[in-house]
This record gives sequence, C-alpha cells and structure tokens, in this order.
Amino acid sequence: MSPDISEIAAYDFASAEAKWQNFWLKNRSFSTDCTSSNPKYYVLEMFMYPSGKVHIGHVRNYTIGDIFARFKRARGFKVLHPVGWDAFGLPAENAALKQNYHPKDWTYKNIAVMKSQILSLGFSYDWEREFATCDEKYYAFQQKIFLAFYKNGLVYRKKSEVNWDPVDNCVLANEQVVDGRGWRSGAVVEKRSVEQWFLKITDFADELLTELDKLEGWPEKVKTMQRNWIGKSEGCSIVFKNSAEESVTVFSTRPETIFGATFLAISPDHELAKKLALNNEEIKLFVEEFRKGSVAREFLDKQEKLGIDTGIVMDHPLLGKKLPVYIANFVLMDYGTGAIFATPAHDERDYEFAMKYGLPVERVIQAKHGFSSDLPFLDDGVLANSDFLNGLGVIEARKIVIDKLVQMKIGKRETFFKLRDWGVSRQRYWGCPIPVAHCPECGIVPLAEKDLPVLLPSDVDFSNSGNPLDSHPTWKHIKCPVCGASAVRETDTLDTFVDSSWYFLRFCLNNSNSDDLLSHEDIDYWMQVDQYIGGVEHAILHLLYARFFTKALADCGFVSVREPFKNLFTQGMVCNATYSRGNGEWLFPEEVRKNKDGDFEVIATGEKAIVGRFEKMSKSKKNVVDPDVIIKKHGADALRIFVISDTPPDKDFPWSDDGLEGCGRFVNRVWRLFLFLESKGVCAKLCSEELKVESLSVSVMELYAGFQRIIKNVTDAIENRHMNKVVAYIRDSVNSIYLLLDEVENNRTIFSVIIRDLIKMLAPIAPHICEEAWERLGFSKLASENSWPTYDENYLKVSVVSLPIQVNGKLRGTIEIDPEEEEDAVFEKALRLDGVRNAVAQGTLQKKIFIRGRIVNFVIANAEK
RNA sequence: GCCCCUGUGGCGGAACUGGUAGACGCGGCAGACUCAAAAUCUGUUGUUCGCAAGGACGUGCUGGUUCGAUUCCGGCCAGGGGCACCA
Repeated sequence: MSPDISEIAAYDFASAEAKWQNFWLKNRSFSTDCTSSNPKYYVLEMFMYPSGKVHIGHVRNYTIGDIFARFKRARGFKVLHPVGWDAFGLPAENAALKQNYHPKDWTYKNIAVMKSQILSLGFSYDWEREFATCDEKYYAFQQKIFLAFYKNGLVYRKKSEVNWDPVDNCVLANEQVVDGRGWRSGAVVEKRSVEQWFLKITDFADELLTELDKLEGWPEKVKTMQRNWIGKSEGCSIVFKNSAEESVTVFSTRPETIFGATFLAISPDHELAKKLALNNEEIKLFVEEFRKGSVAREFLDKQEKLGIDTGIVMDHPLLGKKLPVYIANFVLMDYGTGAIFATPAHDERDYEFAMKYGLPVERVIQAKHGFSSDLPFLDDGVLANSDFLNGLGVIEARKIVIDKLVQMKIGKRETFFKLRDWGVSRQRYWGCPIPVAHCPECGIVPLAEKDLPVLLPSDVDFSNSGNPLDSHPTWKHIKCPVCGASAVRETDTLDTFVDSSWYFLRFCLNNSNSDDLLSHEDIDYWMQVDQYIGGVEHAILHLLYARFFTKALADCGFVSVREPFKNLFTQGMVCNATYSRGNGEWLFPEEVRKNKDGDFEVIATGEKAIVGRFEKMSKSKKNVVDPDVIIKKHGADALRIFVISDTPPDKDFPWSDDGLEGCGRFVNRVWRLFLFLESKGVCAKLCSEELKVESLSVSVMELYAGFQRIIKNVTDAIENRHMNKVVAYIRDSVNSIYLLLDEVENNRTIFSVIIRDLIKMLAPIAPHICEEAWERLGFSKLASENSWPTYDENYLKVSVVSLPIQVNGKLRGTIEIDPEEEEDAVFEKALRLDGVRNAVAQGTLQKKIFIRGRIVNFVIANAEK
C-alpha cells in the first residue's frame, strides 16, 4: 500500500547534504579530467577575499558558476572549475592591529572557516587546485613575473602623489582617508610626492581598446566602461611660438577650429607656470592656491573656472595675430600636453572662461543657415572665417589643417589616452614584496633569480607607525646582488590587484606540485576561461588589469593567449530591506517585526522602526543574512534554488525570507514526488523498457509531450543564462506531474523516464536532493555523471492549437484547430463564433489576415464607435 | 553635464523573428484533510461594470508606423549605474 503523497515525511536535507558532500570529496568526483578527448570548458567565478564569512552575494555568484560547471559536464565537456583565495590585503593588517592577530593567521583562519561554508553549499570544485595568493609559492612566482616585466621594460619608477599621514608617517589608501583625515591618527592628510613603482599598462592601451570589439561574449556595458576608461582621443599637437623664443605645445582633438582660437591656456602644474611663479608673486599665489584646492578631487570637479593672465603672448601660426597665454585651473597637467588653444565659440569650457575674463569669441563653424546665435556652438557644421578651410566639413577640414601644420613642422598627429600607468607600490606588510634592492653604489638593482623568493618576515610589529617592513630590524638589510655593498631591500609590496591578475592562469596547472606555476603547455590546454562570472564592480580595474597582465605575460613569453576571458557574466547584487531607528541607527532584520497595524517595530523596545529602501547587503547597514543559518534551516539546495530563481541573474536580487521558504517547500514537494513515485514502483530499471506511447491515456500523453518542451526550454535557458526561467520551467513540470499522480500506477515506464530526466535537469541546481533520489530510484553512477537529457522533436509539434481570432486587432474568441488547417476552413470556423460574427457584422469586411498557426484578424470598416 | 541601462498585477518577474499580456514564484482568498491548528493537496487571484452571459480598460507618459505594438520609430518623464573640466 503506497502512502498518500501528503503523508510522506519531510526531506532530511541535513543528512543527505552531508552525505553527498563527503562522498564527492572522498571520491574526488569533481577533480579535473585532463585526459579525455572531450572538448574542454573552463568555468571560473571571481575568487574570494577571505574576509571572515561567506555572504549571500558569494552564494549567488558561485551558484551560477556551479550550475554552469555541472551543466557543461553533463553535456560532455571536461570541465575545469577551480577555487582559490585572494588573500593579501589591508583588512588582515587591520585585524592584526585590532585583535592582535598575525595577518597570516587571521587570513588562513578565515580561509578555513569560509572553505567549510563553501563545502556546505555543495559546489563542484576541484579542490586539488586550491591555493591562496598569500601562499609563499604563489607570491614567490609573482616576483619572477615582476622581474620579467622589469627586464622587458614594463616596470618603472616615478614620483607620484599619495595620501600621506604626517603623524603615522605612512601612505594611506583612499579608503583610509576619512573626511580628509587619516583613519588611525585623525591627522589631516597631505598630498606627497613619493617614488613609486609603475606597470606600463599604457603600452597596451591601443590593444586593450581594439580587442574589446572582439570580445563578443562580454556585456556591452562592461566594454563601454572599459572604453571610456581607456579614453582614446586622436588629434594634433601644435607648437605655438613667440618672438621671445618661448613656446607652448598644445593638444587638440579639434584642430580645425584653430582659426577661432583667441587665447592659450596652460595648467597651473605646467612647467611654464612653475617657471613664471618664481618671479611673479601673483602667479605664485594663484598656483599655490590651486595646489591646495586640488587635494580633494571631487571639490576640483565642481570648482569655478579661474585663471590668470601670464602677460606672455604667442603668435597664431596661421593668422599671425597675438594670443594671450593664461594659466587656467581647468586645464589638466596629466592629460595631453597640459596646454590648450581655446576656441570659445565652439567649446563649452573655453566659452565659460572667455566670458568670465572678457576674452574675444570668434565663430568659425556655421550651421546650415549661417552662424548660430547660440554659443558655444558644438554641433556639426561647415567651416567659415578659416582661410583655406572655408566651406569644408569638420572631418575634412581637420585632415587638411593637420596636414598643413605637419608640413609647417609645428604640428604632429597624436593620440592620447586617459588610461594611466598602474601604480603598484603599497607601503604595507601584507602583500607580495617587490624583489628589488636599493644599493648606494648601483642604485636600483633587481634581485637575481638565486636571491628569490623574498619572503615576508613573520616577526613583525604593527604598533610602530609606517610600514612594518621598513621598521623591521633586520629584514631589509642585504648585500647588493651586483657589487656586494650594504644595500636595502625595497619595502613596498605589490597592490593586491596584481595577485588577482594572473590567478586564472595558475589554476590551469595540471600538476599542482610543479614549481613552474605558469606551465605554458597547461595554459595552452585550458585557456581561455570559457565562462567568467563575477560582480560588475570589477568591470574596470580587475578585468582591465587581468587583460593587461595576460598580454604582458604573452610578450614576456610566458603564455600565448592574449585575452583571458572569452565570456563574461556579471551578476547583480543581493539586496535586502533596511531598517533603522529614528536616530538613524541601523537595525538587523531579526531585530524588527511587523505589528498588527502593518508597521514595523523594534522587538526589544517596541519603538517604531523606519523601513528604508532595498540596498546591497552590507554589514554597515545590517541588512545581511547569514548563509550558515539558512543552510541549517532550509538546506543548501533550497538556498541555491532561491538565489537563482525569480530574478534574472544579471539583475539585482531582492532578498525575501518568504521566497526562501517557498524554495524550501519546493524541495520538499520534489522529495515527496520522488518517494511517491518510488512507492508506485517507478525505478531506474523501467527506463530501459520500450515506451509504448500509443497505449497512453491522453493526459499522460500530453504530460510526456509537454515534458519534451520543458527539456528544450530548460536547456535553452541555461545556455542563455536565464537561470530564473530554468527554475520556473522545472516547477511547472513538477506541477504537471502532481496533477497526474493517479496515472502513475498504470504508466510506470513513462513516469520512470520523466523522473529520470527531471532529476538530471534539476541536478545542477539542487545536486544533493537529486543524488539522493537518483540513488533511491536505483540509477547507477551519480546523477551528476550522467548525460544531459535529450528531447524528442516529434513531440514539440502540436496537433491542436488554440488560435486567437481578432476583429480589428481585438480578441473576440479562440478556436481549436489543427495548425496546418487551410485558410478558408479556418475563416469559416472563426465566423461560427457568435462574438466574432457579431463584431464583423458591425461594419463591412475589408480584409482578412491569416497567419498559419498564429492568428486570424478580420478588418472591418465603419465599425461602431 | 555626457554616456549606458531599466520602467509590465500587491511584489519578484514571463511573453518565440510584431500575433491570445501576466508563465513560474511570493503574498492574498477559498475548499479538502483535521476535534482544532500547523503541514499538505486542490482551486482562485490585473482593474473595473454585470446576478450571469459578456463587456470596458490595462505593459511609465505621449505621438507615429502596422490588420495588429510590452516588442519597431520620435518626443517626454521617472529610477539606477558609469564617467565627470580628458581639450
């Protein structure tokens, strides 16, 4: 006697999940297969910073990745799906300071905690390739890379401005500057010029830009952001001279407007400005004032345009007239040449400045009907008042004027980029030491291969101010590798973005014991990353650096690949409601409840709680939920289903406890279905029996046909990354099966086939319950080792379709017909419907539209209004 | 300011190349089971008029193209994101 489906006990997710997680680990179920001849597929989620606990955002990111990995395995790919830790960085040092932990201990302790959390979610990782960027072996190899870059001219030193804490005597990261003050000392932060290490990412500006067009698997949005960031502009540099043998080189992307130039402007940081400041009190004041103001970048952006006349004049190279030279705060030194010629009539900034200082405006571009009275005029037009350019279009004029200036030997076609070289020096302990020596005799000397690796000392004191490596009593003192004189080590460490710029290449290493972390052969074997998944917040920096690194490593001979990520998917953030007290203090969601009036109140005190908007989950706003708690209460499968259901994965995900509970219910509903079918004799064995479709009842036949459609829909949806639809389709199919439970007894074979394919489809999303059911129903191997279900095309064709009948575009009824039925017969049937006939009778029939299998539309005139 | 994206029930969201708007889920309502509740199963749920049959309205607003528009085109509004004096 089989049980009623409602009497089946709830699914014991806790023991099943533990069982399968142990099984997978013990059997190395997801170790990378590097031997088969199947096509390869490399799935990678952006690796994690070991901050202490996994948060829901990670869960969503890794669930999406895991579904891909499992799906691709089922579709016959050999999949590389590795996991690791982005483990260097500032928080470890903060923890060292606050909690008296060594950064290393803190980091590895966090990794252990987070690893156990990740394991409890059942992701199909190859743990044999796991590493942390703070592992000695990893950062030691990174030093080799640094030296290779050095050798290839991709590394250099230059002075650069940093946030300097004058009390702690150290450099601060931007995040450590709070309201213009150092976070620890509270001292007002200064801008200081310090010698720093740079990587020449600008060497690759053009390639980074042009290759973007070929990245078809990247979101357009990310590509646009990178394009803007690289910021290429093509134009012409022009030398202006005067009789005093002085000269200024300006850059313009619109050299065709040169006849409208009425003054020159240079940056307060320009050499000429600095020179003039030496002898002119007024200019000195202006330049100094500017420097003060420039400390806060945001302030600068909103600043009023200010300038000062230098008294110097330059000759206009084509007109011979004299142009005054101004120092102007809106001219940036670090773009172009730090100087411009100003054409107020056709440039907003120039216009604003000219108005303020009463400078002349000369119009040189005409709209269709003469000069526009609206100034500045920025639209396209035809050149005027411009000598040999008159009558030409802008593009043509540009070409001709540049040719002319080049011919006069005062102009040069040039391209400038917004992209700056990458400053990688960090004056702190918990990072990869830069393998360089400073010798009083030889200057800067890269360490020799034999002096590597430079390991971090473990006995460090964080109570001193400044970089602990710098204040370490012995660590930095060495002999110069060239002359043997007493020298010191570089005490800067590398930006952690360097660590994350090549980790995806390290994962390719098939022999984890190898010392050559960039095995050319293995990288050729696995790269590119076929599917990279992560947050859009890395759209620029990480993704640009990783692209640059890959190209630089290729130039240094380490790899052949030049673009690391074939397909990129950026998932949305997980958001949750926010609650606060009247005084603005944030509250945890569990601290509030809805009272009987529907308002929210603080449970402890009963005071009214303010409901804020949905915002990204963050500790500071206290709108976080703990994955551990959820897994304990609802299980990993329910959580995995929840984070991908309802919302498309690239959109922000609104957390809801009710939604999560619904997923828990669904898991149970599926479980009861499995057990019910089992009790009715549905099992693996029956799947091999021949299907006798003809003998099926209409409803079971329809279920089977509908299920073929579900398989197609689920397959397409996963391929297209519409995970929310995958869940919807699977739920739909479960619902349909529930409605036919009475039929199971007489149709065991077909239900065996259906349930087999259902488990296969659900397995990438909810692997634990699927393995458990798979085993109970007597299937061999693992559900995750089985092939993806196929569908029978024949059942996708329907024999009856419900055809909508419209009159003047309005639905008046539907008829059930064979989709292949002929036009006239369909019209006739349609007109048998009262609603249709009556509507048509309201006027005279003008036209009949018939789209086979889609729609019928009667168009009538004089329809009643 | 410039660039990009988004706008569909009470909510998250579906809708093939223009062809029955609202799949699936959440929430709500009702029924079954139960002494009762929970759980479960089933039904129902855009708004509105109507006892009903059946109508009217409805995809941010507004024009247009079309037999037919959530879908294509123009203008506007709102929200989100990126860049921000880049010559």
